Amino acid sequence: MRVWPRLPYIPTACAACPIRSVGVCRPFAEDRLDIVERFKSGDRILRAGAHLYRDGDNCTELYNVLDGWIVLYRIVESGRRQILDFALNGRFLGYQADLGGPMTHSAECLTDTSVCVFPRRAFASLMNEIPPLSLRVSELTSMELLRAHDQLVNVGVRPARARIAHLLLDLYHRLKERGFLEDNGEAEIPLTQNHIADSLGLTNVYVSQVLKQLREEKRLDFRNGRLWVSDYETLTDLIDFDLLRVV
Amino acid sequence: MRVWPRLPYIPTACAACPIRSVGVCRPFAEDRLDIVERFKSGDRILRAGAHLYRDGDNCTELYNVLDGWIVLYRIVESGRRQILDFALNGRFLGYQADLGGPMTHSAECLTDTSVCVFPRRAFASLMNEIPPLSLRVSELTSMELLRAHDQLVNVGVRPARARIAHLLLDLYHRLKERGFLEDNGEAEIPLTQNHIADSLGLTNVYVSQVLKQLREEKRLDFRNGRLWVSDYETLTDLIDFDLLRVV
DNA sequence: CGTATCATTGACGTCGGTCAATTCGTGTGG
DNA sequence: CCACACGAATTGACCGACGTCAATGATACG
Repeated sequence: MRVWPRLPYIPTACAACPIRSVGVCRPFAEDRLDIVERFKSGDRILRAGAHLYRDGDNCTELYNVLDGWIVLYRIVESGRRQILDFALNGRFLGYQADLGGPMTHSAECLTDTSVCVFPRRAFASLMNEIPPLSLRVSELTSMELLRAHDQLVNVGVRPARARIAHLLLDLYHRLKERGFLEDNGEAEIPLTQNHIADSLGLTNVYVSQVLKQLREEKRLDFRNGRLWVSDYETLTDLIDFDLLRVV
Repeated sequence: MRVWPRLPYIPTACAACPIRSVGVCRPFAEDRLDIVERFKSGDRILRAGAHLYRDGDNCTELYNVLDGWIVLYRIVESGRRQILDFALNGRFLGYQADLGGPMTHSAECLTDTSVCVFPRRAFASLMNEIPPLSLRVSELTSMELLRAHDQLVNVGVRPARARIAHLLLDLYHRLKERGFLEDNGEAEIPLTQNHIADSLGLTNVYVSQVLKQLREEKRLDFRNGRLWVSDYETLTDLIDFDLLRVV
């Protein structure tokens, strides 16, 4: 497992939480944060390669991603893996309709990662006590649904080139929105070609070939976990529509 | 457009609502249904082929599907269509994170359909007034998310045969759960082979060939909108895992 | 160094797409 | 009742995007 150099965010108090304005806690006003601080179980740092939870687990927690990359995936009996999404900071992980039931996918850290942990059992009642929180959860969930639909469209109807371009540009855009681009405009994306393949229903071999094409055409250059993008305008023929609706 | 013979459900009062126990209104006790009745805009019957809303619309309503089949899809610039899901009775349609924003997919009736209509603008505040309603919405949304993930896995990692078998068995199972199977155990499924193809990222031609195979092997027989299924046990090698988590 | 992971490259094979013709089924109108 | 239209399904010939297999490099780590 390659180790990515960036150090994870060090957890602090809710008042200084870096994702308060974008995460599930947005409904809590400054002077109501004590509710959250009493409720939360604490913060945690995980190393790259660690799992937050696995498909089938009876997970007892919920997670706010403070920093790091997490891959959500499922493995079918044939052994093939389908990556469902890549979670970045601000994502609320582990919520599902049946809070008592087993997880329906796995979540593995791609980088060192820090999360804020909520206890799972009490969460439904907290939602009932604090209506804006439920509202926020349903907002976030439907944003995830939108992302899932985007991915489904990508995998379902687009040829390999466009799929790859879409995935990379989506990630690029999300990092840009967060101000995570580097000074030279490149993006650090800690994925292997295998991740791209498993995300898009392709093979690593073919991904390698397509990436080489795109590189030679000077449109995208993804290598060693860094993405260089020529220009949105130049890429409009690659990506046949407007992606990038949810960050 | 082929017209499907079944007559749509005729709307009645909330107390007699056929989907109360499974839909978004589940949190409302018998004696609180007046809240919903004051809130709802009314019921509506749509003919097969009609659209509930289209991608990009600034829709002003939300819909509870009382009866009928509705296909949710998106069309990309290349002209190809990706079907996201088939909605049956009980489904709550139109909710998304940005209730003021444009719809992110289209919804077209496959059969004559009846829906219960909510006004869109006031819905967020109703959710805030009635915490269990928000909770219910987030439950339903995450069930949709689970379905989207299932579909993504299906399209991403399975060969055509298994995709088709999965889709049909999923539909079969959903109808069975609802008690919609016919006396002989067959299921009425108002899809064309084109729908199947657009749902799975295949072509109608290839779907036709695979259906023929399955028919000759006496495992599935889907023809003229009716599905006959040999037996779950016999099909376990077709469907390489446990589907059927959300109805 | 030896090992492991990741990426690259080439030869070859196939699953599923494209194109086009034909058939089938059903509803419609004379 | 037949002729026709139209969408849906079927079939066959052909093809290409993408997968499989296998060998080789590159890079990092203990």
